[in-house]
Amino acid sequence: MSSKVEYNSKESEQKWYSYWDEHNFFHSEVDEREPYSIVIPPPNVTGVLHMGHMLNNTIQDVLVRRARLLGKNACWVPGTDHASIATEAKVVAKLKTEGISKSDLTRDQFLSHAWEWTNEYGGKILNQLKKLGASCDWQRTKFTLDDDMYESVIDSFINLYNKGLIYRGYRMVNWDPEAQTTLSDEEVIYEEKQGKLYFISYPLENSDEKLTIATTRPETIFGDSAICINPKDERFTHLKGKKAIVPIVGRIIPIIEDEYVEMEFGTGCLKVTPAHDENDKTLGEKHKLEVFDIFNPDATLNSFGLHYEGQDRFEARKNFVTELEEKNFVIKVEDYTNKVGTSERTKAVIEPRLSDQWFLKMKDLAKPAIEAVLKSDDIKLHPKKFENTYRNWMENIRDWNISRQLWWGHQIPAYYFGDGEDDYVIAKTKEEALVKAKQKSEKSISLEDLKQDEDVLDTWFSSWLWPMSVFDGIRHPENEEFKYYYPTNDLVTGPDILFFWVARMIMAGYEYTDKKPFENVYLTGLVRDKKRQKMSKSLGNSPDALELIENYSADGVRVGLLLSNAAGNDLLFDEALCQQGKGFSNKIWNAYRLITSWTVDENLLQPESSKKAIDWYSSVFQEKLVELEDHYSKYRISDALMTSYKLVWDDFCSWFLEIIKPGYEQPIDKSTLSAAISLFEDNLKILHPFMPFVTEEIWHQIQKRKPEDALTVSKWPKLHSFDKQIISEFTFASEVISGIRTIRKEKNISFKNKIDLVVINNESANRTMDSIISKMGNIQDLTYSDAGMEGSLTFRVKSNEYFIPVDGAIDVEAEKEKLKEELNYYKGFLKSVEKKLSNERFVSNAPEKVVAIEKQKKEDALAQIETISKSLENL
RNA sequence: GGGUGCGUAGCUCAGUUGGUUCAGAGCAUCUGGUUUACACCCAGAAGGUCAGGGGUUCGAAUCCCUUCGCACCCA
Repeated sequence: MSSKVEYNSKESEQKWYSYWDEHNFFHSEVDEREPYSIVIPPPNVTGVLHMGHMLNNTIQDVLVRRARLLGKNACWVPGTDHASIATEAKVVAKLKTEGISKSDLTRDQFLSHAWEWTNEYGGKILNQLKKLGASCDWQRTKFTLDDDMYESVIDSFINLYNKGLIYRGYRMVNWDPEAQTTLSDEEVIYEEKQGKLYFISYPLENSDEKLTIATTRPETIFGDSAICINPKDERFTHLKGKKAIVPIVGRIIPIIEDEYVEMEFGTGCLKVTPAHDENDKTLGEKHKLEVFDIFNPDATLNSFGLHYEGQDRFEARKNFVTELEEKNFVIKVEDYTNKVGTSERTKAVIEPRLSDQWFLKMKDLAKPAIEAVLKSDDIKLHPKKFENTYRNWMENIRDWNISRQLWWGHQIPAYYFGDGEDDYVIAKTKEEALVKAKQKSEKSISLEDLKQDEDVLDTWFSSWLWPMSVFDGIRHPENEEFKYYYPTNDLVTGPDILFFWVARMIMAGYEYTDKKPFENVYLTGLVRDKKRQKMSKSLGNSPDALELIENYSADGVRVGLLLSNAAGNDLLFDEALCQQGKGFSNKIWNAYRLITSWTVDENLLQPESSKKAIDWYSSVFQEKLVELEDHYSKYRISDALMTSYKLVWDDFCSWFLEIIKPGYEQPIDKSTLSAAISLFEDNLKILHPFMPFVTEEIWHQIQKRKPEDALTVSKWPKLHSFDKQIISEFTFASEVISGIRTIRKEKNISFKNKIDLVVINNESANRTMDSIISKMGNIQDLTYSDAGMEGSLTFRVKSNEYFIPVDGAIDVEAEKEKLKEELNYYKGFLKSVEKKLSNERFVSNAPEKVVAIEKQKKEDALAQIETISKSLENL
């Protein structure tokens, strides 16, 4: 035999991935078969594979490979997104190390650096996915900045603008001063931070009186335009209509009244800074206050900050407080914990800022998306529990700020031709814009007068089109591919981007096609370490994905990741699971080695035990196939894996192979071997989605096969009716064998010594499994009898009694003890059943079936008590 | 502050609309075993007042209330 003791994963992973690739098995074209399509959640183009990707793509691969085996036209579209902020930040950082500042570059110069970077690192992650075994259709690989994808995004912007869904607004946005761009609400992470609450005294105009306000951000005092009190607050009625003087600044500001002010919080006097707080802005508009924007884009103070101009906000806060203290404006300072918004990407503290931004109206877009997930069940979330989270967000949806003050991305197709608020047009090209601008302004304008919006669109504004745009469905909705592959079937992603991405894709899908973009959404858990911390590069707790594959093989890592991952539950990652996965592939490998090590004797008759074992395993396999079907239909991938794992390891290896295994260096009969191989091949098929490499390797070692007969494109085993009787007979027999083993262990009877077995068949059990009992129990003579035997060890399965005659003395007392214990158990059990049955309310209220079961239990218990008592007497 | 989910064996989790022989699995643990495919193995055992309390019911891990603890989402 050429097969090695240990399976060489590295060799076969490389070999089979190229083989599949070479024969184009993963490529899909429109044909008459039923399509099965998945679009990959596009990772960041310059990203590297991490645990989350591995989990999520393993699940997708399992689904796709199974669909392929089921004979569907499986199409898994891979690709990457441009990750505007993340990539731009990386490029800026890289340029910095070269002594280049972004502000020194033109847009085009910067973009060529960004493309250089993208071309260098781009797609790396896709190659890493190949190592994992991902069966993507690589010929369809997409990137959100590909020309066709770019055009789709621009077309969609124009389309939505023309529908009146996109508008320009002067709004309070989340400003990331480090990246110098706005962020959507979803990109802001609120963190609890220890801060201080400063109580500051404001003098009143023409009076010696003072009032006190409380603020966490004293540096915004430069932007104060009013003091607000609650009209119901009797402490301050005398302040009505008066004016206060802003400390240091000297600005005279009105004291206004509004019920918005909480009387209990702070001092009951609120300073109003409309440019730097959302609520203050609302107050400002209501009371027509002046707006003083005191910050530069990098969150340093501008000229409103007086002698603090140019200082960073936090530095200015410190210095300004010192000055206020020196000049006796500070009453007291308290410790205060508040939630501070920080940027998901740069971790910088978010600065609320007023600026012109593009917004997408969400309310109407949300309607069909709510309907589809929560009412019609057109789209199903797995697990279902995420529906509540989804509802919560969708029903309180706010308009989406889609502009980003960045260069890397899809530049907004707005062209300005003047300084007025409304002096712009939306157009696909500058030339088109010129025509529109002339019309709108009714003036003569030249191309040079037009200036395109500097900003790009939020990355999610391109990925929300992904299931459509990868099939060119935005630009050419009538194309064959789009009509065939869309709607896609399943989407697999993490719950952390349920709103960022999933919900928005659903909205886009209905808006553009009136159809769902996918039918099922499988939300995986987040991968955490053993301490329940989320795995991330910054924490340094994430193992290197490729190193894991190196150590445990791709199959091992896939199995390891799936093993303990119920849908939606976080996965506590432990390398030991990969070890378990590797162990499993080794087990399969050795089962293969065993089978192929046997030599056939053509004249040998098939032993009865082998025949029974084949019948039994064929039935068990069918039973498990039904179970698998059920697990898959509910997206319980880890359960499907566990079912397969136990079927192959326990039923096939530990039972079936042990039963049919010929004696040492003995040959096997032909029909048993060929049945064993065929059953083994069925095993390989159901294992293939989980462990594509080792199964394909063995598949080809079993016999030489043509490319079109490769496992990856073979057929999933067919469901057919099966013999349930034989399964329960086998289960009974296995309990008998287990009883024999227990006796052997207790009494130190080596397995090599043959023993006799005598049965009192009180159960009238079928004797068809006797050959298996004899073989697995290493029984010399198996005989039936009506009476017990003296000088025997005994055990019982249901009410059947088994005797193993042994030489020498039997510890009668110990045997008695054992029987008494059993007797007590059944007596107690009988008592509880009788109690139930004597309860009239139970008998009259419980369903007939349940009562019948209880009666049956009583009968069984009585029978047990009788046989045990008899045995006791015999002793 | 508002919302959602969770708490079952040492660990990670199943447990379908309340009802079959005193709650299951995998891993870990313990005991025994190896010249016979695999010690990445085989056979077996132990381990749980289903977070605490109360209620509904003939019957509750499952439904309701409440307390405690944890996680996530939103503001």
